[in-house]
Amino acid sequence: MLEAHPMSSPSVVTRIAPSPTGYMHIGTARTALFNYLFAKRLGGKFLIRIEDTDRERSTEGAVAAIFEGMAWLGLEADEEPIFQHTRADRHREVVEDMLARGGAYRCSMTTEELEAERTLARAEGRSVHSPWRDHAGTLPDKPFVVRLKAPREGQTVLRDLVKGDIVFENNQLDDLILLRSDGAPTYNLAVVADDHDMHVTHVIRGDDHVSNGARQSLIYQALGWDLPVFAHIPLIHGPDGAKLSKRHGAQAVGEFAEMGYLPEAMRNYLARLGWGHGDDELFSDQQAADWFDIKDVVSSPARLDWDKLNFINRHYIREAGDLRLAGLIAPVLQARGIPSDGALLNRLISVIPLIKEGASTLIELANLVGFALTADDAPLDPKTAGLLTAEISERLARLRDTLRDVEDWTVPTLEQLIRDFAAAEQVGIGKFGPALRGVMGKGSPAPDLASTLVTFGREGSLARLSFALD
RNA sequence: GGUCCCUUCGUCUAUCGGUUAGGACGCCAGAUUUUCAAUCUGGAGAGAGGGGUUCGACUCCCCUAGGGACUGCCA
Repeated sequence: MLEAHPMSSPSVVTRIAPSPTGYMHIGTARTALFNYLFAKRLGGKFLIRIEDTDRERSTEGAVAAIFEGMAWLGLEADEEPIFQHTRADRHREVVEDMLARGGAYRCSMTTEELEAERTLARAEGRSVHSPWRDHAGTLPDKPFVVRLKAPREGQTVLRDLVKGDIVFENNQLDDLILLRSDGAPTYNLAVVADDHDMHVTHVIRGDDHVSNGARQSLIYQALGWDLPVFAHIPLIHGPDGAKLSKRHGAQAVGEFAEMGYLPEAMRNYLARLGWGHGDDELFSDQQAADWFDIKDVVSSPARLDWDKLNFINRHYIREAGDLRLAGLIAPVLQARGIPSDGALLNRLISVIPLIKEGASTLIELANLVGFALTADDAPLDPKTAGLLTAEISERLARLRDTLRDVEDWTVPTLEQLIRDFAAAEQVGIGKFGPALRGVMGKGSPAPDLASTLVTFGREGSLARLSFALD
């Protein structure tokens, strides 16, 4: 549990409001993290709302992906999630209120009329106008939408914690649709109503929403509601600077998990992407929560850098307990056909400390552990077989004889023994080390020789030598 | 096209009118060395361009260029 900042103000409420249309984007994850950290820092609440007003596009699978992603990242909401579509009645009620106040109107433009007006407005450099805006009499018996009656003069200033004041000319903002012709609420209306009802105080979201910030401000005004504080954070781009997409390797939270990144590494990396606390690069969740401040969020978009992510992940793999790591890579190994039983886990726990320093991801860790999972009588790889010249085979046979008498089968003892053996043979370790490693690990990358021998134990090591030499 | 946002080493960033422009990742070199890594030491590497304001600009203003977002009865 993260401790609240001493200067906590219990009134702070933030939220993450993803739309379930496929998977959970890594940018959404970062936005969630910023909202989470900001709330924790100020002792406030962090909420989640699923923006599923588009019933056509929302799927259960996508909703599940969001919850899984959030859970994996360890970003727990302080209250039960809200599903926006369940609040449609309230949204309509809000629109009725706006209609009653004269802040909205019914518009019966046809698609064709709208299309024509749109091209005209574009040519004239103004927003779309509806002839129904000032329509006095009763509406014809035609389908209608409800539009916001937005001011056409003056300016709307969006006070943004990241970007400062952003000024919009009202004549550029159109009468956005609040209620569709089927009576369903639209995004901008639903967001305002829900944020208000959820008592959201700080709207921290991607800066693809800045113009929505202006539009939503107008809705707040029409409703006579207080505005939340807005903070629009820059998006995450791919390594080439373009919007992050499939071709950059990954964009869904689940993909990062599959690639073997640790959630704490993702949190650290994501926090550092667009936010900083001096020169601090590696920090704990508690430190992030203690330090996080929107004023330190940068205003330019950041690019995803796999090298740095790998570096940070390597750090956290080193920090992670061996038991936990064994549990995490067991399924990976299992998917490769290696039975995940107690024996495997035990073997993993003894091998992981030997090789974990070299792994940037859990996948790499699983690869590095491979040498220890081969059978004593597994065939030698061609490269190792090639190393076993008559001379080297004879030398390894002599080494085997020496090894037979070792009682203290530990790394220091074996290290010394190998050195002594090389000296006795009057050769460098390089003259037999690679072959020995190949014989032991069957060609898979293995750690230093002594550690490798310890991994297999005396019996196992001798068995492998005999298998190769006899 | 229009509106809005952004621009410091390759990348993430520090600086918030006066610094030899700092750190991290990556890169290069050296050390280590029984593979691959890892590790240690050292090094190269930046204020998009042009105008202002100022005693003094990376920092403030304007223009240009480049990048991005929005411009839906999607969210």
